[in-house]
Amino acid sequence: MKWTDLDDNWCPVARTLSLVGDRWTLLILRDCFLGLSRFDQFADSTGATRHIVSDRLKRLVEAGILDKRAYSERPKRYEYVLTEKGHEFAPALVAFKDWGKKHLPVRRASQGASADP
Amino acid sequence: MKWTDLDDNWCPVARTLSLVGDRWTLLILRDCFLGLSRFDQFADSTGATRHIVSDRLKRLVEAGILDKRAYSERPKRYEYVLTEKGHEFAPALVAFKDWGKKHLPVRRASQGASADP
DNA sequence: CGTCAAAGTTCTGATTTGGAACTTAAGGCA
DNA sequence: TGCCTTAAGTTCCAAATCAGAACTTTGACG
Repeated sequence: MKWTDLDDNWCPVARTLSLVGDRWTLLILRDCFLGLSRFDQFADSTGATRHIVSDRLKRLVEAGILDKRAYSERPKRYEYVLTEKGHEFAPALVAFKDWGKKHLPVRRASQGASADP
Repeated sequence: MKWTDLDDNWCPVARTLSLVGDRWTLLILRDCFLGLSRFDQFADSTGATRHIVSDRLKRLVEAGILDKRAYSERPKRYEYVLTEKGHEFAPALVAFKDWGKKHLPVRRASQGASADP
C-alpha cells in the first residue's frame, strides 16, 4: 500500500499522515515555525537532500500548508511561509517537542545552538 | 543523511522524529490507542506489510514505547501494549487527529466504520 | 491426518533516497 | 569583459527501503 492511499482513509490521523507523515516534511514544518523560509535554509537545517526538500515543499504548497511567493523578481527568488492551515499544525509539533524533551534526552551535542524553540 | 542520525539532534522534535517519524510507526501507535495489540491486527488495520509491522514493532519495543508480552505460552503468542512513555505520546496523535478532521475532510468512504476515536 | 491460526521471516522486483554535480538567472568586482 | 558568488532548483546513479506474496513455526482442533 502506498502512503498517499491514506488520503481518503476514515481516520483523520491517517489522512494527516498521508500528507505530513514523513520525517523530512515534519522537519521542514518545524523550520517554518522557527522562522526559516528559504530553500537552502531548509536543506541546511534539516540535512535532507535538495531533491527531497524540493519534493516536500511542492507537496506542502499543493496541500495549502505553505504559500510559495516571490521575494525577488529579478532574479526570481521564492520563499515559503505558513498559511493559516499550516499555522494550525503547531499543536502537533509542540506535542512532539514536549515528548522528545521529556523522553529523549540528548546524549552529546550534535550541532546548532542549545536554544529552546 | 540517515534519519536515525537525528537521534542526538539538539532539537527535541528531530529526536522524536528519529524514533516515530514515519507513517507506519505512527499508524501502529494510533492502533495501540484504539486498543489493538496484536501483530495481525496492526497489519490488517494499517495496511502495512508484515515486514514493516515486524520492523516497527521491534523499534517501538526497543525504544520503550511498547511492551511485548506473551498472552499465551503454548503456543507462544505475543501482544504489544503501550508503556507509560507510550501513553504520553497521546497528545501528538490527538493533535494530528484534530488537524486532520478540520483540514482534511474525507471525499469518499474508503473502509471501516465511521466511528470517531 | 489435514487444516487452521498467530506471529513472524524470507524472497524478489519496484520505488525512494542519498550524495554529488549540474543548471539558470542575475549581481559583484577587478 | 570574464570570473566568482548566491539562490533555487534539476538531473544522475548507486544504495537503501519497501511492497507483495510465499513460506515457516508451533500448536490446537476435528
